[in-house]
Amino acid sequence: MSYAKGMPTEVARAPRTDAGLASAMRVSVMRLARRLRNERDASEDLTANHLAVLGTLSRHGALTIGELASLEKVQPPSMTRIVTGLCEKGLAQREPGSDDRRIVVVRLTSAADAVIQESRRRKDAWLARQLKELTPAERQILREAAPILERLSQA
Amino acid sequence: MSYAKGMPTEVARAPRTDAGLASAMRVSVMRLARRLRNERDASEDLTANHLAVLGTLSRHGALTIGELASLEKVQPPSMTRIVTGLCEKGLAQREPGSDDRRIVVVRLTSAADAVIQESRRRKDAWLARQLKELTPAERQILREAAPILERLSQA
DNA sequence: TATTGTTATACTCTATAACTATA
DNA sequence: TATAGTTATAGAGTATAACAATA
Repeated sequence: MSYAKGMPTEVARAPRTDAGLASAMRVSVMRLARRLRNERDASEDLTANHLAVLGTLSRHGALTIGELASLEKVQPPSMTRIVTGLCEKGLAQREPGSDDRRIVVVRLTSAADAVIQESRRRKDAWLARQLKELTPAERQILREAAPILERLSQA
Repeated sequence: MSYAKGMPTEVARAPRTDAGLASAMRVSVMRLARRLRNERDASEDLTANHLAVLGTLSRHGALTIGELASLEKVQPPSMTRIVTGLCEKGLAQREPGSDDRRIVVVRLTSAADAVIQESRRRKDAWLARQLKELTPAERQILREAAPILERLSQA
């Protein structure tokens, strides 16, 4: 979903009540996320799922198909497919589990590092430009808000 | 995509540099948006696109298929399909354009209002619960951050 | 001839169910 | 007998191309 520029918004001013805060946060967070997602889509050729799995493997190190499926909230057959795609692109490789040979450990290749770095750099670029337009006081508010948002997302 | 609870995060503390701020905001906003989206999916039977169109029509009033397709960033045939779904559910209705009879104006029915209200209420409920767990100071930070996030999303 | 919307068709992504292999 | 992953198949959702109606 997308919104045209200069359209009237529901979050023009700081919400005064706690009830209004939930609504204001939901609307503004969802809209900014859509904006960020669109920014990425224009510049990447990997699907959202491929990028998500790359990011997860980058943060956690090697994971099994089942662990990835659980983390990404897809079913195992879907993850099999996604991982196969990453392997075909040379960004990941399968290894049989050393103890239990039923499991498959997925590991990023060295080629993936460059892709991940570039992906993050591109996604940050648009946001960084926008942040420069803010006042130092506004940036300070966001600096304090970021860890709170993160905590909410983990709840 | 989703992340398990208690997992190490990249946004544990307030970022100190402007470069880090963009990255921290991107990660935390995208994760919170996913969390909010999942919260909705569990409680709604309408698809994301159906809800998005309902919300857009609610904000803008009646719109044509083409306008809706443009706003929602889908192709006209897809919007035809989505609108047909909404009409079958009794939430929207087609009207021929009065001047130009090629166009189709889509308008919400009165039944849609209740659905939209309920959808917003449910989505806010989870977030409102989480916000109660924060300190008053943290809520104040979010209260100031919300309009800034909204402004960024419109940029 | 151009534009708005619809229909026809194909492709992608996902899920469930059935299957293979290991434990 | 249970578990990890894969394969087979089907169901959404989307897009492009062709079409119908109107301007």
